[in-house]
Amino acid sequence: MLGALSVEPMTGYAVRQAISETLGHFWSESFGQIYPTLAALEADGLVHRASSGRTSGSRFELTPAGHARLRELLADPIESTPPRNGMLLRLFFGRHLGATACREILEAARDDAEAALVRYEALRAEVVADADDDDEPYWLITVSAGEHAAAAQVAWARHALETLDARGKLSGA
Amino acid sequence: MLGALSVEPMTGYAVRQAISETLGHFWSESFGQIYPTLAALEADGLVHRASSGRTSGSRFELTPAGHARLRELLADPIESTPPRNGMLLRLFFGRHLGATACREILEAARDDAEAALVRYEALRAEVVADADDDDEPYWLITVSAGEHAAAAQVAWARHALETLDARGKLSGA
DNA sequence: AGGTACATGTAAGTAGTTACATGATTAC
DNA sequence: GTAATCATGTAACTACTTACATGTACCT
Repeated sequence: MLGALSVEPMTGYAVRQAISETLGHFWSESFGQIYPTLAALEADGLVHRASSGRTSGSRFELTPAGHARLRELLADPIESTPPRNGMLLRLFFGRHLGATACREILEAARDDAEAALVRYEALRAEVVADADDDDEPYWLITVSAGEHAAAAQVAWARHALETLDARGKLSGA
Repeated sequence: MLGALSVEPMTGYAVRQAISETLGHFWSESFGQIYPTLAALEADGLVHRASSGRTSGSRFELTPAGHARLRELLADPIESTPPRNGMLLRLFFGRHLGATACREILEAARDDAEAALVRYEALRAEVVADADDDDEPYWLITVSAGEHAAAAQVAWARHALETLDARGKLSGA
């Protein structure tokens, strides 16, 4: 939240959009958490609610204390979330699921990753067009992370499909 | 749980170990959840508790109904967990964190991924040695997924470090 | 006038983790 | 005998999501 507001002051609704559009490939917040968090931040004096006359709702902006807190939080050690990859879990127990179903999973994974690559291309163009000069290199690094991960998934899925096909032929012969 | 017990009957404690060792790079279960789950599965008649005379504890094995339920669950649509990558979040707001701290994060990411590659090599050898012929191709596919992801992370981190270094030189000149 | 997007919130429920508590078995 | 590991469980707490509820602004 603090990070989003550090880019520019905006409404809670806009924060939600920013998270699902720009940060969507590496971060998520549920809708029901944004407003309570915003209220808590306001109570702590980290954000300031500026009710704009014209439009409905209110723009929130970081206070100096909010900026300081953001820097603090960013410097905190990174806690990694435990992995939960349902696709790999299914493939691991592929023997019970059957080769055909596994092939479908892999084809879907390949197609998803290819579609993601296209989205990253668009996102990259957007960042180059919109981002501040100071932000741009960092934002591009996160886009690049997505691109590398997606490209790796395409390569992996193709390789895995070949493996299964080769095995299928062997047992069929 | 059902998947783990489908490989071979074992104690709850052993399931935990299997998850953290073999499935660790794509799945996790918290300790406090295994025994309640096991009890629930037993109540539903999906697993059978066989108390072995010699050792303490009891080996759990799948019942036919458990096997059927496993196949059902594996065929269910894959639900993807919302992404939460604290490292990318920090890099995205790298402007506030500073180039030096970001470089450290990237170096750590690169080193972690390189270490992961070594672990995957060992895991691959273990799978080849231990796995059933029917399981082997599927297990190797999941190891391969880890390898591809780790290799991509190494490449990405190196590329990102170069980007930051190039920019650092520019602004320093 | 009516639909779509903007905007803010709450309440109920679920999932999951951590920490605690206990005891058996094995190796030295 | 004692330390480490194996083994099973519970209870409290936290985080998070979903669904609901409500109203405003703008476009046609």
